Amino acid sequence: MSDGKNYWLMKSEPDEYGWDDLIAEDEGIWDGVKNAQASNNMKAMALGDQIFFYHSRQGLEIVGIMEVSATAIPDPFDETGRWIAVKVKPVRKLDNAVTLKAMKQNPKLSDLAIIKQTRLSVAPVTHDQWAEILSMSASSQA
DNA sequence: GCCAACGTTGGC
DNA sequence: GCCAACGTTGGC
Repeated sequence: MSDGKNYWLMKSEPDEYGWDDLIAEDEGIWDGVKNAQASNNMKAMALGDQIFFYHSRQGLEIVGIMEVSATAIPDPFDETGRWIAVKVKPVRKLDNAVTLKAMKQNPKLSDLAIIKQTRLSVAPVTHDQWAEILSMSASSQA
């Protein structure tokens, strides 16, 4: 309906499935999400929506951008039929990964869902937050 | 329908 | 590896 894209952030432990794994596959399926809130966020995704790929547990940083290539498909590993998955394709790696630490220090990102609710693995990102994080990734911030 | 117990996630 | 936060489960 709306012509504007929506923005999201999804977490994965790089040990389990990291950015390099997505690159290797070229298209990845984002399954195994068994949390009502995260699942609802995935259901709200539209084709072409942009997603930050965040490495949790290890790295603790946004490493790249991907986009939705298939929406709300049944999770192939879920026997209950309750949960859905989406497919994603890599768009590009960020010039500089944006760390959780840096995001926490940025007052413009104080409302970021992953800061307020640590354990939410699929979270919406506002347009302003998206633009702010992109600008952080463009400036060298070691 | 409530709430204690338990399991999982993820930052530190 | 630890523990806090939070979701889910199950007994009542």
